[in-house]
Formats: sequence, structure tokens, C-alpha cells
Amino acid sequence: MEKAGREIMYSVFRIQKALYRLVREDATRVGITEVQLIVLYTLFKKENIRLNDLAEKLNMSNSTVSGTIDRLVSAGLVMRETSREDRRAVTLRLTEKGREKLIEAFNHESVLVQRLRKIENEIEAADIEKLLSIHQTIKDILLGEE
Amino acid sequence: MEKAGREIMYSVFRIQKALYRLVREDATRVGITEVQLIVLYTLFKKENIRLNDLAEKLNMSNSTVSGTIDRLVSAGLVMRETSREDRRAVTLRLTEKGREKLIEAFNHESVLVQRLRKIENEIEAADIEKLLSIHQTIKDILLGEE
DNA sequence: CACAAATAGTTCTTATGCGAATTATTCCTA
DNA sequence: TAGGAATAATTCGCATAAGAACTATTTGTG
Repeated sequence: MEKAGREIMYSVFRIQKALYRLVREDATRVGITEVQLIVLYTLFKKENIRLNDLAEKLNMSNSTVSGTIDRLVSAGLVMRETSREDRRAVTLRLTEKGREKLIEAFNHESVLVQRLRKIENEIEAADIEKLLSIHQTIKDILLGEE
Repeated sequence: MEKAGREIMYSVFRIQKALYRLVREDATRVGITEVQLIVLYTLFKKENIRLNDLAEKLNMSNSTVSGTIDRLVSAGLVMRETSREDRRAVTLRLTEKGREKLIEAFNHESVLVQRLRKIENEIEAADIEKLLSIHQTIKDILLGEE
């Protein structure tokens, strides 16, 4: 395989793992899993989203999301409601308890939030911009938008 | 949460998913899973590696790797051997069949290999270097090496 | 309008993926 | 050197993660 490409690949894998580990730390602290926390956050950012759209946003299959939502509903953190416009569809919403859980997870104790802040402080804005732009190029090439 | 940090996080997640999807394509073509293919590749690059070291290299727990190796052994692609120096340890090696499978996966048909090559061709070497260096900084911050 | 095609979710099966407990072996030190 | 601490791997339980098959609706086309 190609050397530079391989290095980029490994480098991305490593960062992703490190990020996931920090998310897991916050999630575990409040008694849920990292994926559940990411789902809560996404629902917080976008209310009344459909399961399909949530799955797409998270880059996950809807079978996976369906199962995760099952567990969040059982835990009383999320509500499932049949959409009135389309009775096939399901819309998802945080419960009050879910909202509280989310806020608790990303409070001042959150190492993830601290580290993300540190990244913003220690890396120059121009470099961050450069990084995101190269990432975009890479993503486009990987997805085959030529 | 912090805006730029969040963007970087999402951007990494997206690239990781895109990469995984391409690895999966090659893996599926030869009848194995993406993780199994990554393991075969790692064993190809480093013969007679211990399970522990393999897990560390892949950033996975050894319970996960142990299970994956189970399936690769069942499929006749990998050999497990008790280490002579340390009888607690297990060393792993590709079988001939495993080596053939790996070569078949990453042959000229491989979209992943093509795309990685394209990344090398279309992104300037200086930019790739810059990218890897920023990645390193981010990884260090995330892992808390302050 | 009828009815096939498309769409939204769920369920099933298999494979990760992790932490905790367990087993086997080796290391270390009183 | 005996026996506990440390280490390497496996096993177990649970939660992703994806694709395929399935159900329930809605859409599109003659």
C-alpha cells in the first residue's frame, strides 16, 4: 500500500480512538455508553429528528441506531413518537432526564471539553483551518467525488 | 462544547468512517470482515507478533483481538503458537492461505489502494506533512501529554 | 383508483469492542 | 525458595455495528 496514505490512515485511526476514549470517560461517569452520549448530544442539537436522519448524521446504519434508541428509551432519556405527517416515521426527542444527563456529562469535569478547548488554544486558527480543508479534500477523494 | 474542537472531531469521525468503508469493500470482496483484513495486514507487516502487541498496535483491547484471532484461526488464515520464551504468551503468524487472502484483498481491484494513491498524488507533500504534524499535536493533547 | 415501487423502522444474525473476572505462567522479594 | 504480585491470554456479559429480511406505510404511474 501507499506509504503516505497509510500514515494518514493510521493517524486518523489513532485520533479517533483517543477521542472515543474521552467521550467514553464522560459517558461512564454519568452511567451511559459513549454512543448513547453522542446520540443524546445530537438530539440536543437537533430536536424532533427522525431515526433515519439521525443514523445518517452519525454515519451509522439505522438498525444500529434503532437498538441504541431502544436502550435510551428504556433508560427514560429519549422519547420515540410516531410522526403525524408520515406514520411510517419516528421522531426522537430528549426527555428532561436526558437533557440533564447530557449537561452533567459535559460539565466542568469533562476532560473531553477541556482537551478540545486546549486544542483550540494551542493550535493556531490558521492551522486548524488548513487541517479542516485538507480533511475535506481527503474525505472527497475517499468518497470518490472526482 | 468548543466549536473548532467539535468540528475537528466530526471531521475525524467522517474520514475514519470513509476509510473503514473502503477497507470493508476489499474485505467483503475476499469474504472476510474489515477488522480481520486489518489484522492480516498487520501480521503481514510484522511476523510472530504477540497478541498483546497486536492489540496495542491496533488500539484495541486484547479481549477484542482474542476473539478476532479465534475467527481467523477457524478460517485457516492465522496460526496461534505458544511462545517458547514465555509460555503465557501466544505468537501469531499468517498461514499461506492468509497471505494469499491479503494479497488478493489489496490487488489492483482495491478501491482503497487507488484512493490512497490519489490522496498522495493530489495533495502536496508539504500539506501531507503539515497534516500529520497537526495530527500528532492533537493526539498528544487528547492523550494528555502536557 | 389500483397496485407495484419506494421508504421508514424493526428484528435477526454475526462480528466487533470493551471491562471485569478468570486461568496459567513468570517475576519478585522476604 | 516459597508465595504473592505481575503479566499474557481467554472467557463472559453487554453494547455497538452492519446487512438482510420483514412490516407498515406512502408514493408514483398507468
